[in-house]
Amino acid sequence: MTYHWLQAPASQVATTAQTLLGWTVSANGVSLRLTEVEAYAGTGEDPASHAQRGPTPRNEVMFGSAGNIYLYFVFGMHWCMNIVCGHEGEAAAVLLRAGEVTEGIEVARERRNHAPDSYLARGPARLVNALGLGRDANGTSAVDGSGPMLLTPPSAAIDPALVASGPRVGVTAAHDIPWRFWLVGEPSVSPYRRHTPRRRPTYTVIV
DNA sequence: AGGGTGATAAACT
DNA sequence: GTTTATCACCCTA
Repeated sequence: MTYHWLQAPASQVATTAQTLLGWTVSANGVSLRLTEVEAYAGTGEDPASHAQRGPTPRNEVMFGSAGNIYLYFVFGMHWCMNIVCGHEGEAAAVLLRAGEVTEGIEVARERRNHAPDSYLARGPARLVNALGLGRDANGTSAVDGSGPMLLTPPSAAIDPALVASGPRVGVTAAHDIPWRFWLVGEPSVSPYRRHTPRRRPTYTVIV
């Protein structure tokens, strides 16, 4: 299965991101309905994008086929997942930030150490955790059934009036670009936090 | 409700 | 050597 809208040009990734709201992702016995996403554009187009400076070993998946999964490792312990968008050779992706668990909630609770239900997939790393995904899934397809995850459409179209937007979470660059999209009123949507610059550890030499 | 902080590793300058 | 598309936990209210 291919979804033509996923292959819209990288410059339209914000629209693609909004389209993904309400879709279901299923992997390893857990399904969840996407409630919050963020768009990231390609080389030279988006200072906050991993692809801003061109291809590297980490981001090469972003330049591949739309519908593939780009997983990256952050802060030494977390995985975050994107759906690759745009034409082959362009880099654009949608970060999956939050979802509502619709199937396999017992499995998800187990994987998430029995956190409250609204926290099972609230935040990109928690979402990946709930789905039981990791390094192995990087570069696999989320649309043709050949990989561990499958993306499926909602039964009814999402009401555009329920879609809100704002600045992306945790990014230091491009605060003025409102490319975070979420469904209004969903308990699983992570609250916006301004990026707090981490005070780097300083040491005073005691004489 | 919200702010501060430690954990911990790869990518990048 | 510095930064990072985060989370859990602990603190003050």
